[in-house]
Amino acid sequence: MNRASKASNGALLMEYYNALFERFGPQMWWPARTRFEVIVGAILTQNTNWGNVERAVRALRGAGGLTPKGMNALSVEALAELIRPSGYFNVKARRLKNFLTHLNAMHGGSLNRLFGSNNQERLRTELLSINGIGPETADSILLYAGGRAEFVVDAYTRRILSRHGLIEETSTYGELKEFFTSALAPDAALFNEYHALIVVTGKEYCRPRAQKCEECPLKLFL
DNA sequence: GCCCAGGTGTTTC
DNA sequence: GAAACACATGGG
Repeated sequence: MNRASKASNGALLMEYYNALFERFGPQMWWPARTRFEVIVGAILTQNTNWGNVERAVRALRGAGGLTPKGMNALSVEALAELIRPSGYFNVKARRLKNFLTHLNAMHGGSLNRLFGSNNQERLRTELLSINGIGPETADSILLYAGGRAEFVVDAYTRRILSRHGLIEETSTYGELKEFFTSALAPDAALFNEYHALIVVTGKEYCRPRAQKCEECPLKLFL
């Protein structure tokens, strides 16, 4: 992609951002009390409605499972039972344990030590090496728990951009991310708000078979 | 009943 | 590689 289109993508993407921010205002993401709760939520929300994740998080809180030490104390079976409302509970219980096993082995169980690294690319690779943490979960953890400028791409991002003819429906995660990061300054606060605004917009106006483009704040760009 | 939800890993061509 | 499939609950 040449410099001119990068610059115009940047201008367009900031127009999108401004339109969404004007409509919805600041989203104050991630909806969680602690960094660990962000990580737990990022795993539990994989292909799952956020309301179901909240039930699971409440159950975990009641069982003292919302700290690394507290969750370490739970068996994978007990953990699965607590997070049942979030769906895929057996898979996700293993994924949470995979993260803890890594944290314990590599960082003495300390999130401060995990996030203490000043090598962001290495940190991302490290998260991706954990079974059950893919690109969206890794970027969500880096952005919303770690405050790093990693743009988060999700199903809504793909749907909205492809419906605007800006990317192919079949674009990879990396291509979608590149579309934003090659055109925008690497600003964690901007990336934080931008992804959150895309999610609220998608929920409201851009369902797979129920698009309401006429009411969408982005209709002016179609 | 059917559709949808803030994906990821494994298996199989 | 890229399809196809497994994983599962709860709201609309």
